Amino acid sequence: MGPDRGEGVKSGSARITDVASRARVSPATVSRVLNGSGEVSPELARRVRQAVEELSYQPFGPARALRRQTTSVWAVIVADIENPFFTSVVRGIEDGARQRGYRVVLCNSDEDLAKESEYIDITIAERVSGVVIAVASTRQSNLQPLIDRSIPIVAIDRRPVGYVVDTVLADNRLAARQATEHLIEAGFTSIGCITGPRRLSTANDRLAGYRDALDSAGRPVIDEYVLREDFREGGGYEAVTALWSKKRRPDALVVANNQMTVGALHALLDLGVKVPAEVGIVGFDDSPWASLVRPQLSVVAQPTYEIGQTAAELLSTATHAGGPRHVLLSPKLVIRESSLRP
Amino acid sequence: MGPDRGEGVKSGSARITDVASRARVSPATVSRVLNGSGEVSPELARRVRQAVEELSYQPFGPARALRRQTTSVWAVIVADIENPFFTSVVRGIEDGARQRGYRVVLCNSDEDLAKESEYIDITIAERVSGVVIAVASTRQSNLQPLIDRSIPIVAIDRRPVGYVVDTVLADNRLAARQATEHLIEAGFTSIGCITGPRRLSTANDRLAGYRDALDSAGRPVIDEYVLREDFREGGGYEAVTALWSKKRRPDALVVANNQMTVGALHALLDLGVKVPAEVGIVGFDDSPWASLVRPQLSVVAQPTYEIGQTAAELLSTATHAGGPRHVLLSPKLVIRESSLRP
DNA sequence: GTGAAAGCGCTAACAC
DNA sequence: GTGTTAGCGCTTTCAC
Repeated sequence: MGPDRGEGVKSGSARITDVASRARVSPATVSRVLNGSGEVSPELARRVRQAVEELSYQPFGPARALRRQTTSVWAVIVADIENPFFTSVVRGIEDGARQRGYRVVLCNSDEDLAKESEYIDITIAERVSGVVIAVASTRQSNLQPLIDRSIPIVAIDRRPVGYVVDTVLADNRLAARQATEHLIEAGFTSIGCITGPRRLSTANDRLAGYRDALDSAGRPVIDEYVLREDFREGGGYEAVTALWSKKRRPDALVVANNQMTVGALHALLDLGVKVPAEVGIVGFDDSPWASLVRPQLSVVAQPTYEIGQTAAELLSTATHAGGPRHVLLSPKLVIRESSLRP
Repeated sequence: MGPDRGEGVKSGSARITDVASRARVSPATVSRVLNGSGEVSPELARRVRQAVEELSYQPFGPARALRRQTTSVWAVIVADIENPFFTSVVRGIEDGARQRGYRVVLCNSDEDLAKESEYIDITIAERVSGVVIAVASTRQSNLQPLIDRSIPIVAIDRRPVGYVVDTVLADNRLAARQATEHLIEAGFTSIGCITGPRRLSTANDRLAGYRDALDSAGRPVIDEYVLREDFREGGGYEAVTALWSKKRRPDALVVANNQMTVGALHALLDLGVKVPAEVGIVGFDDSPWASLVRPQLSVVAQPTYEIGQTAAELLSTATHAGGPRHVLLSPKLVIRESSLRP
């Protein structure tokens, strides 16, 4: 009798040779049928498909990757998987990838350069055929290992400095400018800005847009009204607390990140500062609850899903010819109550 | 000269034989050093490590997986990556996995049985060594392919029916019961429940808990106050709209899902129904903005991160001996304003 | 303690 | 059209 290798039994995993012998063909023919490479007679193809079915055969990924020296997998490395901005972008990437026959594995660098670097190594070791990345740091993230190995890269949300890579992001500078101009038009006179750390282009671009608006309006930028904190809820809380610990305070704020906006609102609530009566607010990124808070929150929305889709498109058409492509998508100002003087 | 195979150059990828020849040892020795298998003399080990460094060598994952017939990767299949509940759970799994030397790849089934099945197939093809899954359907999700291949499974949040697998979830029945009892104590007299589709144990368990509370209090369950909708924002909106299209309306609601809660609040806003004066609300899952909305939202919070960590622990200690392990974690009622009679 | 050699499952080059 | 065969990069006997 000998050991049962699992013919007809659903346990264990069939190999291509099992399928071949059951279909009375060679492994090569099985491979041809499964991959649509080369012509195979209908009869043999039928037998192969039947055997595949009967054995519930699935090609063994690693063996295939070893032979082909590549995979149809993309890695998506995001800085914070708990940030709804990124999860929405990921949805866009995912849908774009599926349409093009790629699978996506998602990695969370947690805004940590070490973790990021680890994931980049894994990405290389696994021979993924492309990487979409929101870098942990505009200047310090190390993309060189990917570039050395010619793995196509699309950077999203944050612009890596010193690398020639495709990028897809919202026009952050314009977004912050629009937010600030709106507050100026609404009649606020001393507008502050809470932005993120210097290591993130997003934070810097938004700060620049804020300055643009003040400059154009002939308003001075008051340094003590410009704060940098972590792009986290706590950062927004800290910033407002610091601002209100002083005598001179702004009468409006541009908060350059969604999670910071939540923190800022909490701090204002705790301090008993009325929005928008005492301070006007424009936040970043729209969310389902923005119109549920009181006052309803005005925001600059980014086209998250579209950023993801565009990234997928760029990655699928990556080439070494031509310069890098930079896509800048338009933000949208959503005016609600928090930015309107009563 | 011949073609440069990349000695010292950072392009291309070095193989184990490159490292071996540079270190003047055999591939076997390199492998032993890298994997800590077998004893290697300090001198050779040093040479190997130096060569690895110089060539920035990284073992090729697929080759290793082919040889070993397994990987140190877990797949996490969640039903909705845009739901903060799941992303928070994922963080817990991820941290637990890293501590134990596993990597995690995240897949989003999008509440879709076909996508889920596709990801399960991939999971098998890639020989991941474990799966954490929030099934798309309690009864219809097909875990058999994983079980046939003896791949350890931990189900989270939703209990698959008909499979012997470890599970980790919040005590949903108790959670809903607590929410309902709280509303009863707060003086509400006709309490409705908006829950999810029958295919999700989570929806059914929460409905059961709601009924438990009414039964214990000697209150009748009014069928027309019990609605099932999709566990999405739109579902909550629809449910409230339907409820308020009738003459007889509840004076309080238990909304059995976070996203539905947002939708329900929007609908009440649109209808001009005052919370909690006209209707009391308890939602599910806490969130950073719950205390920012007006009135502040009362919720039953689930220990999300802990669910993830526990799942990682179970997966890492999975064994075929002993029955399945079922971990039920305690929910926590967070009382704010939306559930208190004015 | 170290190296030689076989072989994991698959695909592609080549022979028929 | 189809089969035979070599070999992808690694780990693991086995022999020394």
